[in-house]
Amino acid sequence: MEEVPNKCDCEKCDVKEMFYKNVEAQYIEIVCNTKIEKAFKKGDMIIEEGKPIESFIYLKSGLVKLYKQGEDEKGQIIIIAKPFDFVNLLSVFSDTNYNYSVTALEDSVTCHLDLDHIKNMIRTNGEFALSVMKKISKVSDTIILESLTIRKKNIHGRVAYILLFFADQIYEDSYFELPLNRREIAEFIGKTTENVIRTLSEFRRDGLIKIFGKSIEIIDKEKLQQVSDFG
Amino acid sequence: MEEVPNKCDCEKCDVKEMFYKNVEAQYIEIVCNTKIEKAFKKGDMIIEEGKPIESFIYLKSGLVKLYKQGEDEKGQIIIIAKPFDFVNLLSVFSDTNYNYSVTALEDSVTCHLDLDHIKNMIRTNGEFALSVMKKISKVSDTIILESLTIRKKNIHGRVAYILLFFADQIYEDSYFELPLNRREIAEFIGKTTENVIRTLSEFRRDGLIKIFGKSIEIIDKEKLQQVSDFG
DNA sequence: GTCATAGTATGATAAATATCATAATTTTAA
DNA sequence: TTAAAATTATGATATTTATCATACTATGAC
Repeated sequence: MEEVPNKCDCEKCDVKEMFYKNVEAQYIEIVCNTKIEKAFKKGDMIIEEGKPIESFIYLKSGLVKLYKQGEDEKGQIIIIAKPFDFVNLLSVFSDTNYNYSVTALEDSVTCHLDLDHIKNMIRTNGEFALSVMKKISKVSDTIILESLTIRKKNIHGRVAYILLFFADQIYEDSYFELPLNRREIAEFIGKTTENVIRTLSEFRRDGLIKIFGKSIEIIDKEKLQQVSDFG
Repeated sequence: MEEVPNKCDCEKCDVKEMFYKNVEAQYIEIVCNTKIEKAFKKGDMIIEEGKPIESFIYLKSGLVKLYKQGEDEKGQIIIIAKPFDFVNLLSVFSDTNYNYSVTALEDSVTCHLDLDHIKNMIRTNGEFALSVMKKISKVSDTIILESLTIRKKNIHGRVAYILLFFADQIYEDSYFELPLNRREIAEFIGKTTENVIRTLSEFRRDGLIKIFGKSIEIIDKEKLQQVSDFG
């Protein structure tokens, strides 16, 4: 992890947008001056379960996974977050310590804002407060509804869903490199690693996808969508 | 459903507490005067999926289930909410329509506050905004973490978990009447009705519980806890 | 009360998924 | 570069869970 020179230039930053719409210039100045950007390499841990929540973290670039590490064995992936999704929204306002971990799936840059400053801005700026609330609400909704969607599918449906998730929502390309290994996909969809691998092999045999190691090419998207919808 | 005379006397009401701590008397007055209380009978639908979100609803007494109705078949219960948990926090600030339904599991009274008033109060009162945010964050966290907890258990663990959930968190008694039928328990834990019934029968055979129709008595709580923890 | 309906219950069987074993391949580290 | 470790892969088998069939029981409508 490496600290990056400090400048508020995140073009598409939701936080900044909230700021500019709602917050006076002097506050933006304060937040800007105390903000820290950090660069993480693929595989680096950004947030560790149990550690105190000290800042308001925002993903600027890259891709991360939020997950809960099981006592002994395998973890559970809660969500894959891409830039401009908040990273640590879940417990920021309700808890003092993280109850999940966050790790970079690709090289990532995060933006760390002082939590007390953010809280002060919420206190003093109602529109900003509503914006943040909307964002929290949206993120939670997404996690809960996505989880329900996945849970009602069988393994074929779940694997198809994940492939389409990466193709449509993350990479916007029918050819992409999986940011998760097979075990992590299993942890995301709640099935075993072997059965994820088996299902991918079946999809390949059936001509739905091509597999080149970690890279996937979706060949028959319509059929894959059907498997996702009805599986 | 029946409207109840309007008075702000909800003794343990979190919202009121937020108000009194943070909001000037004249605002409380406004909210009080526009608030509507509604009484629902067991089985009544309180919120219907797809309908517009128009108010900020709070559960005053009773017990409700939040659930998603599947297209054709069985639904999925998201959470069982008891008094002083918010009812419609999930999408209030991020969506215009409900994406889940809420039904009374026991006779229940809800408190409906005008959503625009609440938003105005959030705009004009920072401490109140932070309180609401904390509450939203807490509710979402609970749903997400509980869902992860359930998902990693097998059917024995899940049924044991649910029984202990009602005994410990809802009724605080080892003897209680289940507010859900077997099908609904199945919809909550994501298993089939038959297997829920079978598992309950096994628990009875093993002397963990006694079953009297919808009533359950937990006999060997320690063992049931073990099943929940390791199952 | 009686009938229809929903809910509870249990067994038999089928299907889905997990587990165990083993090997090939890829990645990592010395 | 090479050995060790992790990942991917596949088969065989065991286990779990779902599905189907069939009663029995409780509940509500008439």
